[in-house]
Amino acid sequence: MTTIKQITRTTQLGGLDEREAAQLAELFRALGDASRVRILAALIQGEQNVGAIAAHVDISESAVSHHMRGLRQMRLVRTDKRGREVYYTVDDAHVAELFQRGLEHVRHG
Amino acid sequence: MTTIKQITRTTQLGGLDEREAAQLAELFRALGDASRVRILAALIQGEQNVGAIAAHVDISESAVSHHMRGLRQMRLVRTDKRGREVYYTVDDAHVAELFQRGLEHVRHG
DNA sequence: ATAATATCTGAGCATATACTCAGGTATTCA
DNA sequence: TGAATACCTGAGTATATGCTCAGATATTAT
Repeated sequence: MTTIKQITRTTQLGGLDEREAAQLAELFRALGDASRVRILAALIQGEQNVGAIAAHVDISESAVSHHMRGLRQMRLVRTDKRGREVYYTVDDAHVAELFQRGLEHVRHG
Repeated sequence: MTTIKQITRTTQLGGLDEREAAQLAELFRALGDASRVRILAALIQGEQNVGAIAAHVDISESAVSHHMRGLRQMRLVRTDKRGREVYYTVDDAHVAELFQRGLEHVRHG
């Protein structure tokens, strides 16, 4: 079955220009690392500071910090500095949606 | 130091275990390249053979072939060989959904 | 003030990636 | 058969990526 919604969506996607393709690739690339996936999965549960994230994902705080810069630049997370700690949260509901769609593919693939 | 608690907590990750995190990352990485994004955007509109894809994305047929191998392995595309041509289609409706969610983020981010 | 804590940053290194090039395989047609 | 076409493959190369390490910055505590 093909719905109007699907046709509309397909049409939009077909009209992807080069700039948007590059941006979309950049977004997916930001999600294309196991450490960052685990960081974001953790943040979906609730905000955490760098130390907590590092403990959770079991990589150094420096490595976390490097990852967070990229995620911030992609507007996937946002910061809330309280005292000397920096709390991160997912910036956007789309992140959880992307994860859900991705998991559906992975689990049914 | 890695404790049992960390391992346990890490394993849960809100329903996302380490193996799934790695698979999810692998999936997103497969989408994390502008050429592949454009290839998939083209295929969402309908099947195309390698030559047509190469012309559309403006990279060599060899480069396309290399990309298609990865996309096939990720089960993002499917092949239909007719004569000496190989027609590719997107394997899964989730691909278009992922693109749509990604675009929403990129356009509204 | 100094010390301690939390995070960030840049350099360096090992590995991964995307492409080109040359050649290989499979299929069609003269 | 042989040539032409369509696609695939492996090697090589330039660039990108993820991590560690050492140290910088910012904030809090003594």
